[in-house]
This record gives sequence, C-alpha cells and structure tokens, in this order.
Amino acid sequence: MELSKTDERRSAIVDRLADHVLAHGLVSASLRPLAKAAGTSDRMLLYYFADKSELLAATLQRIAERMTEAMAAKVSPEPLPLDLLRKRLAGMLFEDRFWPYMCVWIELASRAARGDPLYAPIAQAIGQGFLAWGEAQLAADSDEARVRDAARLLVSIEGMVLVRAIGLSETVDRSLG
Amino acid sequence: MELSKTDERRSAIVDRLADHVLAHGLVSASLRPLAKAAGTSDRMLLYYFADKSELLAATLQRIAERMTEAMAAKVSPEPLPLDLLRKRLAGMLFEDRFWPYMCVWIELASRAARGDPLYAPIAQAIGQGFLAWGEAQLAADSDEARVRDAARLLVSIEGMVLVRAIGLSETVDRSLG
DNA sequence: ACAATAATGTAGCAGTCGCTACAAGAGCTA
DNA sequence: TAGCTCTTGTAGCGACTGCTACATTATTGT
Repeated sequence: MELSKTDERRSAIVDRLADHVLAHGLVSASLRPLAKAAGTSDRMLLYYFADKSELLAATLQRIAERMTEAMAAKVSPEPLPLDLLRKRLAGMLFEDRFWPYMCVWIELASRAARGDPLYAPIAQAIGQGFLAWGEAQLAADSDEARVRDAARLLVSIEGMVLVRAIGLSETVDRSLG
Repeated sequence: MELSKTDERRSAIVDRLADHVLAHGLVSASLRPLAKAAGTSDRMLLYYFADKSELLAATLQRIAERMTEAMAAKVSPEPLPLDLLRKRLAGMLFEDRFWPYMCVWIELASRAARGDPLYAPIAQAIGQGFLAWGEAQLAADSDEARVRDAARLLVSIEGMVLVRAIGLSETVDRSLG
C-alpha cells in the first residue's frame, strides 16, 4: 500500500490529461478543457495540483514515461551502427501512433528555446534521456565515437522530426537515402 | 510610385511587429501588446489588416524576408561540399543575432505540425526556400546527389537548432566533430 | 469652401484565462 | 449522534482575448 487514494486519483487524472495534451497540444491545454477531458472540473484540478504549472509538469512527465516505455520495448538485443539505428528509429517515430508525441515534443522545445522556467528543464532532461538511450543502443569502436554517434543520432532524428513537422516528408526520406 | 501611403504605413507597422515577434515569440503576439510595440492601437492594427491572421502572415513573411536577405549575404562565391556548408551555416545560425529567428522558426513548426491552416503553408514555403538555397550552394557530383545533400543539410541544421533549443549546445558541437 | 473619404480615438462586447472565496455534502471517528 | 476532515459544487473576480459600433478629426478632391 504505497499509493494513497488521493495519489491514485491524481494519477488517473494525469493519465487523461496526457491523452488530451497528446491529442490537442499544449496550446489548448487550459484548465477548463483539460478538466472536461479528465471528467472533472477546473476546481478539482486545482484541488489535486497546486497550480497549472504543477499539473502540466506531471502531465508531461507522464507523457515522457509513456514514450520511454515504448522505446524500451524497441531495444535491440545487440548494438547497432548509427545508420541502421537511425533508420529504425525514424521508421518508428513516424508511425501514426507516435507522431502526437513528436508534436508535443516540438511544442515543448519551442517553449524551452525561450528559456521558459517550467518547460526548459523538462525538455533538457528528456533530451539527455534520449542521448543515454542512444549510447546504450549504438555499436561503436570507442567511447568517444559512441558519444559522438549518440549526438549525431539525436541531431538527425530531431531534424527529421522538425522537417516532417513542416510538411516535407519526402525531404526526410531523401535525407535517409 | 508603386507604394501608396497606406502601403507604406502598413509596411512600417509590419517592421515593428516583426521586431516584437522576434523578441517575444508568437506566443505573446496578441493584438494589444503588438499595437503597443508598433506605436499604435489594436484598433488601428485591425484597420490596416483584415484580422489577426492576415497581420501575422504579413509579419512572418517579413521575418522570412529578413532571414533570406541575411542568407543571401552569406552566399559563397563557389559551391561548397555538404560538411563545410553545414559547419558554416551552423556557425551563422547560432550567432546571437540569428537565434531569435530560430526560436520563431521552431514555434512556427510546432503549429505547422498540428496542421494549422495559417502556419503550415508558411512553414512549408520557408522550408522549401531553404532547400533551394542549399541546392544552389552545394557542390555535388550529380543532380541527384545535390538534392540528397540539400535534404541532409536541412535535416541536420534543423536538428542542431532543435537540440540547441532544448539546451544541449555541447551535443550540437559533438555532432559536428 | 464644401463635401467626400480616410484615419483614428473611445468604449465596449462576449468570451476565455488562471485562480479563489464560500459553502455544502460525504464519510469517518469518538 | 456530534464533530471533524476530506471532497466537491457554485459563483465569481480581474485580467486578457479578438474584434466592432460609433463618433470624431484630418485630409483630400472639386
């Protein structure tokens, strides 16, 4: 019994908030629509969470957890070279079911870029998590090469995501060819 | 005499709106603050522009023009190979005076990613403009290679921008090494 | 000089924003 | 059953959103 009733309810709410943010973006994440999506009232949202920041932080963390889980399931039994890992990852991230995560991710980055004190640390942590994941997946001759390849993996994946976001999917394909 | 007085006034307003959007982002681009930045009133903004969409479209176009101008000034006399062009461009885009453009660019992409009918076409056009610029700058053995390298240039530049946006500048550097 | 048109100020509408004061119900303990 | 804490609804505040009706002043063409 480590979860109190309150914690359980909080967690259930966060789950439905995550669904809503994935479907409609941070831009439409205002209290009343979120409450409706969670089957409650804005009043109750601010009963379970101190303020909107805390609520959104919890929601984004939940979204990141889901993504981490999905990527953990994609772990390859043996290390892969950069090119191969990049292609596999690109194939995965552009699936319809993952694209909402990428949309939220870009939104997060756009706020982090302006130094938003709520979003910037969250975005940075997620980025570093990805780097660590990449380093664990990559086959490399040296630690130096591993770190460099993980950096290249992150950069090129983010690039493909952003280029696809602006509607240039063919350009993404061409860059992989 | 191709510009009427109204057009001139419109253009002057757009210039100051562009300054404000570059400084504070689309997220704070609401009518009253924009009007203040332009030295006028929200009432007048909607006198010169049909609605907020038209006003923002004009502002973003102006911002894109400024960026295009800056990049035209960076044209190298002879074609460059991908790696070199990438490094030069990265060096330029990460200068302090260009970073605000990148912030707005990510914001634009995040809205385009959700299919926003105002921002999606603008973002796509800017992306295609960049591809054309890259193709003109790149040294390549064949047209096929040129198109592919331009795609790779766009993807990696966008990737570096996004990774820097989330506060991982060292990762950007490592990816170039 | 006068009439038409362009430009601008004032005020406000209806809606949304995050958030809160207040009170009432629900469920438990003594 | 009395009292107490946890939970929830109602209602609203003050600020902000895009936008507009109305009136007034400036400018222009005749």
